[in-house]
Amino acid sequence: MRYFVAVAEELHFGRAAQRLGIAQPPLSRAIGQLERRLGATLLARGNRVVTLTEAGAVLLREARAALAAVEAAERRTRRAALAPAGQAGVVLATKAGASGELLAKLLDAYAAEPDAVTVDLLLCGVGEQGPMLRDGRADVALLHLPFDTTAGLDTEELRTEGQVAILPAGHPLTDRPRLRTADVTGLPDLPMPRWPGPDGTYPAGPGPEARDHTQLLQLIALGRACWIAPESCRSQLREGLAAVPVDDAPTVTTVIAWPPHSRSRGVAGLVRTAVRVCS
Amino acid sequence: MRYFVAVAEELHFGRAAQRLGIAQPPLSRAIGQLERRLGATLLARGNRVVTLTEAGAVLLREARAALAAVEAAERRTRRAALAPAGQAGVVLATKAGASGELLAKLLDAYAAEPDAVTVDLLLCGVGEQGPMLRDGRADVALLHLPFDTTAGLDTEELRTEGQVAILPAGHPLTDRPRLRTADVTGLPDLPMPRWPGPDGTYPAGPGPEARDHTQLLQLIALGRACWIAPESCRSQLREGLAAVPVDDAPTVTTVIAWPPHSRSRGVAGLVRTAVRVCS
DNA sequence: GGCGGCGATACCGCACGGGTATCGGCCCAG
DNA sequence: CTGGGCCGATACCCGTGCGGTATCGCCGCC
Repeated sequence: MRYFVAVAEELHFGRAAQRLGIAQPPLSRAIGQLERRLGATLLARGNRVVTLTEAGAVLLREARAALAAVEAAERRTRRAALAPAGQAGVVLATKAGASGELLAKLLDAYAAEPDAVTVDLLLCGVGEQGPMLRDGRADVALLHLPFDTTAGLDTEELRTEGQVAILPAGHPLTDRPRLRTADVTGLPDLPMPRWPGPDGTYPAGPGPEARDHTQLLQLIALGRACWIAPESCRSQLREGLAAVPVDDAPTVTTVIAWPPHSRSRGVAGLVRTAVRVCS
Repeated sequence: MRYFVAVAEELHFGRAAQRLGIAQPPLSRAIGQLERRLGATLLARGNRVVTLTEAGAVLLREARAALAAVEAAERRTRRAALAPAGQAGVVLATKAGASGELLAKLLDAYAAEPDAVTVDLLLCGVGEQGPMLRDGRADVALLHLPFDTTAGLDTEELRTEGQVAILPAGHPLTDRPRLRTADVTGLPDLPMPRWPGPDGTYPAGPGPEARDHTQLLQLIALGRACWIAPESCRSQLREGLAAVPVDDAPTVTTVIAWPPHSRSRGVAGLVRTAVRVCS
C-alpha cells in the first residue's frame, strides 16, 4: 500500500521507486500483484503517462487513512512503552501562537488535577493538527473552526469568539467602533499578507509574505498589512497595533479534539479539564 | 498486527495460532519481533497466564482501528473496481426494522435524483453500523442516538423524536395519556425482554428472550413483555398493541453517518437527499 | 530511422516466514 | 518431593517471495 500511494502521488514508477528506496521492477510487480489481488485496475498506463483510475482514486484515499492508522498504532505504542508505569503522557497539538491564555489556563488547571499525566506540547502549522492526531504524532489537539476540519475526530466545544481586525495604531479605520469584512479586505494600502501553503510556496497576489505570527504583527505595525484574527489575540498585541471588531467575520470556535478510539485516561482528563475551565 | 490482535484477544499463544491457521512457534517469534521493533513489551508472560501490558492495550486498540482501515481500503477498492464506469454504487447500512418509512422516503427521493447511483442495503443488528462503516462493508448508515455511537464518523442530523411504550392492547397503563419510564420498567407482569449481546448470549435476568422485532412484538401482543421504542414505530404496530408516550425517556435522534474521508459522490448525494427529505 | 524514456518481463539470490522437534519453567497430582 | 502435562521459547530446516540486475517492447521525438 505504501508502494501504491507513492506511485499514485508521483504518477511515475521510476520516481516512486526512487522515493521508496527500491528499484523500479519490484515496484511494477508489487503494483501488478496488488491489482490482481484486488481484481481492479488501479493505474492506467497510457503512453508515457500514468493516470489514476476511479478505483485507484478510491484506494488512494483509503490507503492514506490506513497507513496513517498503522503509523499511529506504532507511534502510540512506542510512547506508551517508554512511559514509567501507568503514567503514559499525552501529546497536545496546537497552532503556534493561537489560544495562548486558554492553553496556559488549561495546562495549569490540568496540572493541578490529582491524576494528571505529563503533557507534551506539539506546536504545528495551520491545519496540521488533524493529520497529527490521525497518524499518532499527537493524542489531543486544540482546533479552531471554521479553519480546521474536525472530520473523523471527537470534539468538545470550548469557546466561541468573534474576530477583530488587526491594524496599525493610528490608521483611520481604528477610529471606527466596528468594521465589516469588506472594509478591511479591500484596502489598497494595507493588503492581507500571503501565507505559505502546506507545500511551502506562497500564493500569487499582492501583499507581503509572512511566515509566522511575529512577522505578521511586525508587518502590521510597520503599516504594510492588516489581518483578521480571533479577538482573544488582543491580549498578545504589541505596541503599535490596534484591534477593531469585525461584525460579519465568521465566529471562531475553539474545540478540543482527539481521535475517537484512543480516549486514554490522560486524554479524558485533559478534555474534562478543558471543558470545566471554559464553562 | 493481525497476529498480535489474535493473541491479545485469546491471551493464549496456542489458541491464537490455531485461530490464525499457523503453528505456535512462528507466532511467538512474530510477536517477539513486533515487540523488538516497537521497543515495547506488549504481553506479560506470567506463569501459565498471558496478560496485556499497558502498551499492549494501547496497541490493541490502535491495531484494531488500523486493521479495519486496511480492510476498508480493500473492500471499497474492490467495489469501486467492478462498478461499470463513474457509477460506483453505495452501501447503506441500517438497523433491521428501524426507520422504515424514513428509509423508504429517502430511497424514493434519492432514486429520483438526476445523478443517483445504485444503493445497496445492508441490514445489520444493533450497534453494528459503526464497525460496518469503519471496515468498508458499508459506505453510509442510519444511526440512532443515543443507542449508537458516532465516534469517528461524520454525521448529519435527520430527525428527533420521543419514545413510546409498547404495551399489549387493553393493559391498564394504556388508559393513561402519558407515562414515565419508571411506570414501565418496574412492571412485574410485563418485564422488558432480554436481547442477545454482540456475542450472541443473553444477559441473565427476568424477561423472555427475543431475537428480533417480530418476536418482540409478538411477545408484547401476548401480554408477556413490554418495550420502549421511538414513536415512529407506531406506524408498524400490529393489532393487539398499543403505544403510550413516555415523557422522560431519552429522545431518539436519527442521523445519517459516513466515514469522514470517503465522501464519494454517491454518499454526498444520499446525505444531501436525506437532509432535504427530513427538513 | 535511431535514440531515449518508461514500464514490463526474465532471471537470480538471499532473507524471512512458516513448519517440526525440542527445551525449560511452572503448576499440580500423587 | 517428584513426575507429568501444559505452555511459551528456542533451534533448525525449508520454500516462498521480495528485491536486485539485465533486458525487452513500446512509443514519441529529434
